[in-house]
Amino acid sequence: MKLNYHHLYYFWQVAKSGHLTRTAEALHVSQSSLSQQIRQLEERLGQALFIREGRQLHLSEAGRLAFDYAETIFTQGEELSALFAEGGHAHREVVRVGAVATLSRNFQEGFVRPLLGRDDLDLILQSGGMDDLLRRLSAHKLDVVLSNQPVRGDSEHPWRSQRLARQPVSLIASPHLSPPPAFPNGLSGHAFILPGVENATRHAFDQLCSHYRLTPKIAAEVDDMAMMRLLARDTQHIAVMPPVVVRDELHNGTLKDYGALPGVWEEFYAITIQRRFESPSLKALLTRSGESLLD
Amino acid sequence: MKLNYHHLYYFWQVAKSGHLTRTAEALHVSQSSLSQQIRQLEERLGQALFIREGRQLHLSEAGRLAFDYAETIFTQGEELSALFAEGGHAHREVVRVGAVATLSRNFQEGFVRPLLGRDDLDLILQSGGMDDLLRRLSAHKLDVVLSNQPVRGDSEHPWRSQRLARQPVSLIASPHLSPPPAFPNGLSGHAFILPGVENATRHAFDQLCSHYRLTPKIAAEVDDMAMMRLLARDTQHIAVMPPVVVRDELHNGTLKDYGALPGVWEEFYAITIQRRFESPSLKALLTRSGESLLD
DNA sequence: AGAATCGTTCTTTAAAACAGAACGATTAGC
DNA sequence: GCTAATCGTTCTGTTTTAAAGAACGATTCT
Repeated sequence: MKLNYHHLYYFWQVAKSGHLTRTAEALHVSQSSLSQQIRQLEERLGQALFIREGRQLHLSEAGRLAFDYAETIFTQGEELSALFAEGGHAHREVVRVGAVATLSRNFQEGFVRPLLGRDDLDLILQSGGMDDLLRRLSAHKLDVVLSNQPVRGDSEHPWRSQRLARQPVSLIASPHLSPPPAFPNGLSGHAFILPGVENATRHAFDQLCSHYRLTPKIAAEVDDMAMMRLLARDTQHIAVMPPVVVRDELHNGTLKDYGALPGVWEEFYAITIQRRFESPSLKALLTRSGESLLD
Repeated sequence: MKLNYHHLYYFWQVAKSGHLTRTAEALHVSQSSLSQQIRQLEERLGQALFIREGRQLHLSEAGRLAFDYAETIFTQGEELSALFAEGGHAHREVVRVGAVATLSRNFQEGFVRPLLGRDDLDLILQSGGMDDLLRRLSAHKLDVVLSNQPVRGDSEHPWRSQRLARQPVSLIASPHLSPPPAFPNGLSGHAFILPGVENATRHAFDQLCSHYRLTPKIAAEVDDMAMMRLLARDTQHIAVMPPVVVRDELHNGTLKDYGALPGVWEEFYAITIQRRFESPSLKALLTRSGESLLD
């Protein structure tokens, strides 16, 4: 007892216009044919989709429900159809990467780097909030989502979180600080720029402080790594962040790395949907060793 | 030249399993039938969906693309089918309302009030960010979105913004302020709690200040109306907000209304998608006069 | 009242989906 | 390295399904 999509299509078309005869003309079929197949759909679903009032058709509540589904179904179908209609040429390989907007740009770039040189594929790189990206992943609008924390999948959302790399987290600040900060002692008088509380790195940092019975002064909490970089550069506070984010500044002496924090890591995850046919290029990206992502 | 959804369905099933013979058995059709119809789909689309290597089928790049679309299409279809399969009973009317999370709760309640008493329909009330809500509206997961600003629709997103109501915006603060604030003169020494800059009300307020050459001191910028209410109650600053939000506090004397601001309005919009069949209950909601929403 | 419009139903005809057999290619077993 | 088994494709005839046309009933307009 499967759903007949052609019947549903006719129903959708009639529901859109509201008129059976006009729709029949537009579709180049007889009204009788339309009428019968819609009736078959109703029998299949066990409920009336239209309420017949005189010679008018009104959507029933069940019909409204079905119409909503039909709308997304056939909108997708038309999109697909259009895609193949325009591009008579062979389709190029596409890899669509979503990245949490707060993620290090350096890392994102490192991840997609192997694809940049290739002119036989299209790379689509989108950033956004976690919810948004996961939704797009579920809707197959993305192939992979990069995040700094794993996601637990369930039966409804069979997400797979795979750790790509992790890197140490350091105390980063102006090179002219005096006294120079050091961990765990030698932090007094300094204030911190920290990742936001929902960040896993922040959690590890708080635990470390708790272990040493430290209560650091907090100057700012920042989600965005690019933002953190700016603040580290333009204030006299100590930023807790991976050195890779400020690689350039460390190199030219604008900032200084005052040492890694033991046991604190910034981690990177690739979130994908388990599927039968992975893009070979994507698969290659995900099976690389983590080291090459961070240099 | 329309897309054949039955062909697409077969393709989807085969792509999922990767095996033609097994899929044929599972679907209770012959492998020859499957093979032929997939080939017809490929001819229709003008490209090979499978790469035949020996006696194995691998998805081509075009196939991967088509598979993504098929996935959403038939997932929706199965959902629809399941919905009708379980609920042999008649479907009840459903109205799904999305509201921008920062919107006044009183207003939201006023909007849906006519539906609350009715036990012949289900009311679904969701809140979220504007982007998120509009996406759900486009996907037909919502019937209407309530917002404090209109949205410009385009051909791709045929949104319709309809103003439901507008109400004056007042200076709200503790009743014990001295000197009592007044507009436009008599504001010195006071600080303000204002809506965020992307808010239309804030824009109007800024213009008003600019007109009177005022540069008010800003104590806080708050998006959420519920939050603003708390701040107004618990500080000595002046909040710029509609009195209706703090109706209770005004009534019991916790807060005082120091007068409406000329030409500044908080506006409420209902955003819908133009469609042939509106839910009659929703239609009734949208055609009410604005007054009844705010009392 | 009468003509036109619209949706439904019944019957016949055209189109499709389907199954089975033959075929070619690949894989696995001996 | 040969043989048997497996798998997908192609060709044939058969069955099922969709479609068209005519007759009908109901509603709307003039």
